[in-house]
Amino acid sequence: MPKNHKPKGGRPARNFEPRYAKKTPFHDRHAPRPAAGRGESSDRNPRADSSFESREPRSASYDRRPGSRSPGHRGHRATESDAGAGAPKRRWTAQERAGRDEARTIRNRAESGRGDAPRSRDERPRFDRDDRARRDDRAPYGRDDRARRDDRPRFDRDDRPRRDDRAPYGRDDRARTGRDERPRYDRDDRARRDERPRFDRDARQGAGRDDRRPDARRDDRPRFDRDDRARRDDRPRYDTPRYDTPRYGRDDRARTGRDERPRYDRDDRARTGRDDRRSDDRRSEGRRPEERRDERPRFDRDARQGAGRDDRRSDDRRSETRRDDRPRFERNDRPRTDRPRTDRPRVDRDERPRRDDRAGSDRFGARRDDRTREDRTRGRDDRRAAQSRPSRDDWTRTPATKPVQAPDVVHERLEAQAVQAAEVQGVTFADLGIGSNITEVLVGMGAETPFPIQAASIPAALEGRDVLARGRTGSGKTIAFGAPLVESVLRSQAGTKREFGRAPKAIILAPTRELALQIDRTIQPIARSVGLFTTQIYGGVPQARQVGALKKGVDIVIGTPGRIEDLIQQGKLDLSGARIAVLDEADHMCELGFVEPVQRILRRTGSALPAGERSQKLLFSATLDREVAALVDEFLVDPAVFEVAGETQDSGTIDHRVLVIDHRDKTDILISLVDREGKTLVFARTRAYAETLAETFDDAGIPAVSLHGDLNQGKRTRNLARLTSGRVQVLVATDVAARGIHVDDIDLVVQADPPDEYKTYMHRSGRTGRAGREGRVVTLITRQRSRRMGELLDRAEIDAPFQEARPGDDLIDELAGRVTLADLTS
DNA sequence: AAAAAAC
Repeated sequence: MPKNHKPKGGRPARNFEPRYAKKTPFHDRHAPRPAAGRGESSDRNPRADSSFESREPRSASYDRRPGSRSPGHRGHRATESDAGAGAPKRRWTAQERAGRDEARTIRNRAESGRGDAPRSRDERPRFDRDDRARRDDRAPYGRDDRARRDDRPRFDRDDRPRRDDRAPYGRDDRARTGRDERPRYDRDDRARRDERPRFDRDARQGAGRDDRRPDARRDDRPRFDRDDRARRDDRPRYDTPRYDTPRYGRDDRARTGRDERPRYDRDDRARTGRDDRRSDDRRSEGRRPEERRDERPRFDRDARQGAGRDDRRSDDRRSETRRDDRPRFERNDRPRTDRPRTDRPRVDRDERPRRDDRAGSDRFGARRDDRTREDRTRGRDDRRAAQSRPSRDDWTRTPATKPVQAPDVVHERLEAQAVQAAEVQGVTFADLGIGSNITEVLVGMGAETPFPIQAASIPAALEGRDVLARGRTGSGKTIAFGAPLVESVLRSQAGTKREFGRAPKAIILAPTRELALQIDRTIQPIARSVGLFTTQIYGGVPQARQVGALKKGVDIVIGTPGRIEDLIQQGKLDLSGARIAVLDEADHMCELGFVEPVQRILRRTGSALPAGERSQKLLFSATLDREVAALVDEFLVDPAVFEVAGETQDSGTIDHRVLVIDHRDKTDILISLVDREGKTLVFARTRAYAETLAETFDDAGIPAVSLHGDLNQGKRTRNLARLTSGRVQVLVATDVAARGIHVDDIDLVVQADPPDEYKTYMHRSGRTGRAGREGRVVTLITRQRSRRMGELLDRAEIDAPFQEARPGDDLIDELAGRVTLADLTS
């Protein structure tokens, strides 16, 4: 401690003792009175304390500064005189203080045992980080600003102007902030980028990728020649540069790591985590492809096939892998026309019998076109019966088509009531029973009149009935359950005062954190308009704030199962008084591994309601089918079941296409598909591939970010926000983004890997064409996948042409929207 | 088989 700053006479020294002088509460045990402690002073002046107490270690001298006496100053520290009832303190209620205390308790517990001076310093970054992450989550509506604004005046000051300035895209701010705060990271990143070539750039610029320097490249890389030779033998066309170029870039990356500096690659990968600014920065640097190429002569195709991850586990393994795979790869490569891929047993087993089936048939045509849809449907039903695999048909159909009866209890109970779109003409939310405050908010959100699914489910939900509702993706399901939920909670609380620490009255479960956030973003303003509070409870972020909010009292909880169950078990979340439970994407929540936690949570909800009452359940999904039986049987009583007549996924505004491609062309084609104007969402099957693809696009000069479970929550949120805000046009995601995620103007969805399930197809494709907009879905498959893909589309009741494509084909330009048909014909 | 979901 700076001795020269010690207080001179007069005032009791303890008031000026630097905070870190007290190591633990134990050191306080002989203190005349506890008021000297750090926590105590905060109690007297919460504004000065705040979550940013981490900045306090500026010590006693700081506290004594004149400026610190001003309540508005961030360093303000109360004196005894304003411990009473200063103006700023009016905002602090017992509730608020308790919430803050809870958070502080947690923090302090974590700190105890550490030294004091270092403690405070350690604290700062950590807290900052938490804060930032949270801000990411709820930019648009300043959600929960109750807690934030009160707890952290300092932060608020910084944050507020920015939020005001750019309300809709506040989230990006955060990204930028984060970046500014961490220059080092940037530097690391840049360094690494230097080491990586940017070959794909060429490809991109050319659009046709015809501009390459084939000679130079081939000469440089003996290994590559081998591949090249093989290819040339088969298809002379491949000699053309455009194929080489993009692939080069991609493989280059993998190859480098494996052959030359394997370990570095590993680190590199982890560290980068695909950082955000990589692409911009990288592109802004000078490119010296040749030099880079020299550095990394080897070309390892396996890297690409191996889905990235396994390749770099260890050196041993790597070399093994390579030895095994190389010959195999050649085999693969060459016979691309006829030869069975004996080296891929897994695929073979699935595909061979099917290929036999359609021997002699046209590559794509016969499979789909030789039969009528009825024929196909019948075959499908038989197959399904055999496999007892659920399908959309099992649930209901529009009344026009009598559903094929399956011996399924659930099926009968789920007979749906089809809402005719025409029936809801002229109906308003007020007609449906929604109060004026909520209605106004809805209008403000652009929902002036209810969509059919909303018109159907709102009255039933307000009656207190259990509801099952199926509405096409983008048909307004969130409001369909959100508005009546808020209205119901409001009614149930009519006349009662909001109590501190009240238990939630409603719970909304979602399968992913992003979806939970998005739902809250919709519901929160609705709830706030009638004085109700929401909070999100999901994993991947610190619990403290969530717990703090619950302590204060929340009316509606929105979250994901894991953290919710966690907090229930910790006794920090009490759903026993919840009157309503909503499951969004209910069928997904019933899948293996998901359903058990959901069941446990639902068993807890409403368990303490007065005798005779039970909690109401609302289940929503675009693909609601009998998969929800596990929940319906246990939790729902006489549910009202709705769907919208004639509303299949295919009846929407989406243009579905299937591109049959050769596997080796995949990356080239993907690059040229995403190299376009407009937002593009690319789905990959695995996290590793999603990551790889995003890097590939980036390296090709197309800024792209990824979204998958290997990213931390901050990055996930940030990357999604980048697409939303338009700072990036391409997002590569796993199926974490398949359901529910709403980004206004995605006009192209590319499925780099075809989905395995028809439901997944429907949800993925539902990311575009939202609320009546136009959109296109392009699915890439290999030839041997066509049959399975056709079956999948049949199940989804989607008609999509299958078209062969090779890099550089006009078709790809057309699908990317770079040219129109008119351009081609003129 | 993968993805998601808690620490």
